[in-house]
Amino acid sequence: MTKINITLPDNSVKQFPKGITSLEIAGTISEGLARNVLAAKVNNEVQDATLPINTDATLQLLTWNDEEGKATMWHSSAHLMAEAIELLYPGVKFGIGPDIENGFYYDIDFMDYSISSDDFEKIEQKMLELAREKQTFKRREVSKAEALEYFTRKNDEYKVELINELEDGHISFYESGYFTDLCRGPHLPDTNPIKAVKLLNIAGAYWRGDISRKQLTRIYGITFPKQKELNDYLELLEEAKKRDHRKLGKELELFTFSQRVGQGLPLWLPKGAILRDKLEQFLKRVQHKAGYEQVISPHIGHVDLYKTSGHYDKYGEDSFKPIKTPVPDEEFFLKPMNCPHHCEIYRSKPRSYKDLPIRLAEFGTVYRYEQSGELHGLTRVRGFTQDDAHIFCRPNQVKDEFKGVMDIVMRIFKALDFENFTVQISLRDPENPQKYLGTSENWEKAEQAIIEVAEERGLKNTVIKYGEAAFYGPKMDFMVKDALGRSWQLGTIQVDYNLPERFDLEYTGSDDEKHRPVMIHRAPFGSMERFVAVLIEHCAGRFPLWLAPEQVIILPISEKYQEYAEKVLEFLNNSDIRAQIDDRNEKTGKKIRDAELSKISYMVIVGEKEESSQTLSVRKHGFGDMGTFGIQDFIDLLTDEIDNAMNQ
RNA sequence: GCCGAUGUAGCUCAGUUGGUCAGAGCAGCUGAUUUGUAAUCAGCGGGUCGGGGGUUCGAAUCCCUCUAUCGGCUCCA
Repeated sequence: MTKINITLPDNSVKQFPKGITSLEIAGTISEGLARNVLAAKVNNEVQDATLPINTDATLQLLTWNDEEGKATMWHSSAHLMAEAIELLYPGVKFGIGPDIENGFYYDIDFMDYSISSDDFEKIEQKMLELAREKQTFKRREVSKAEALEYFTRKNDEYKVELINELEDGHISFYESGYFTDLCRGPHLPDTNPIKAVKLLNIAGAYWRGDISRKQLTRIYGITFPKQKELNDYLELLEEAKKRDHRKLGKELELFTFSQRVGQGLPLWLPKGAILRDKLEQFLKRVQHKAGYEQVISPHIGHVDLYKTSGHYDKYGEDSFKPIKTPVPDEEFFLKPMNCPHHCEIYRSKPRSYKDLPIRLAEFGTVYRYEQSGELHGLTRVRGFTQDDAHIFCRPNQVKDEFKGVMDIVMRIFKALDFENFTVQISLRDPENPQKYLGTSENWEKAEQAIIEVAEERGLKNTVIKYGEAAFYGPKMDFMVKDALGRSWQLGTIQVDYNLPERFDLEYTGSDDEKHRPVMIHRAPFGSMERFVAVLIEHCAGRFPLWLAPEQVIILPISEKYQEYAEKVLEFLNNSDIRAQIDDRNEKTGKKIRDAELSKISYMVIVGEKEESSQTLSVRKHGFGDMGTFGIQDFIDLLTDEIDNAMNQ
């Protein structure tokens, strides 16, 4: 019998007969391992554990502890769900059903069945029932003709469409139980590991992501090898919901919406306004040091301004409609971007190469008519304020300026403890050049600049996405996830050779000739609204002291100590500490409870003891009693905490 | 915009199959209490049951429509 050499992850080499499967190898190591094997990585490629190995190979057995093992299980779970659904709703048609970061989904055309989340339990039960049958996943290579025939007979035009795009000779089917699916795999040996099933939500999803095609029903679900893990996961989801900025924003009185004001138009409440104001002050200071100048521009602009910039052609139809004036045919737009205004500021006087770079910054409020279904708390709104700036520079300054902006973004993320972000380099969609403005040459220059800077800075967690660029230039976007794992773009840096051309921007070079500056659009926070939303979720409403709307609350034991409380308040206020007195006729325990629930950073309790010794009893939110402090010592403690956070 | 779900006092939620179903807790107001590290007690006020239309003797409850919110899709200058 021919032997093959299998190299295991610990670099040990073992001999096995040719044709042995990964699962059988697992069995030779331990029975427990064999039970837990979900898939195998053979020569670095994930495949079915039941596939024979015919050559010398490296082998890694994948279990629930491996990302790829989980992915395999979830992909198989999608098949299991499809099988259950096919049995419960005969005649439905299937689109695609992949595994995703947390679980899986399947897009299904339910034909005439009407289905809602009320049906989940029935499907879950069926899935568990089928899983217990230990149905094996059998892979079968099929010819294109055979594949087409099978799904044509089944009347599933979605699968037929997919198969038509595949190359003959590279098509496989997987059979499990009563269900056969077109699938590349890999899959579990059998359905046995799927012990806990939860369908999570249901939604419409356009076939192939194309709005002009039929909307299928997408069902999301997740499975686990143990019921307890499912319970833990669901608990985690519940915890995450508590951090939702929409919930905390209401509870902590940071912002609100009003149907009467309008959808997607946030109202910042006093406490939220403090938070936002502190962030703006912080960034203004950072930018001032980095050579930025603040400018201010109006909220509307003449329609010609946006025709010049290209925004009118690109978004005119999908924006708020123009504002009319008493003058016939005169129209103004609510500004969707600050850049056209800033271009005009640049044009306000002749510029010399010695002036560049010019960095114009503005907290500019813009208005965009986002689709109603897109609006989402503070993360997606119709009126928002960008921490915008436009850098006008010479071509040879682009990279240094870009790096300077990256430093500001990093500085901010660090100050706020944002560690888990990804950097997305957003380039043109090579298939759709007509979506973009400007020459291919300029685009290449701009894209090249960003890619080079990213390389030179050695950024980790960088991904390149084609088709994600703005219509006038490529971007570097800083993406952060919210409490529920949804990814949002915060900071953005964009290199733009196009607008300077459209606005005919120039500077006089040392050669006394006219030259075209390059523009960098940038917003480290992105928008104040979205940034605050993510910040709220990031710290679960427990803001760092320098941002906390309420830093201190003074709790007099009874009204006898009101006078002393007021004296303490005056000291704190004089040191720029945001403090208030809780002079309600309540017991101290109640005042403490309320202060804790409001997530106020520090509680200061004053009574007989404190007044006579001119001290304070300090309690820290989420920590508890910190003991007695002199008034000045307490102020020093807070100002140190604030200074350290802002200067780190 | 599309698919699905939801919308009851300021907040969180009860309201069985349409028939005293307009409720509770918290918040608010009034009074008592003068309080020591996560809820003192008592009383009171507060809702066109998201808006509009319809079915019915009768609608918070059933139907239609609009609107907002939630979960996705699509979009995101």
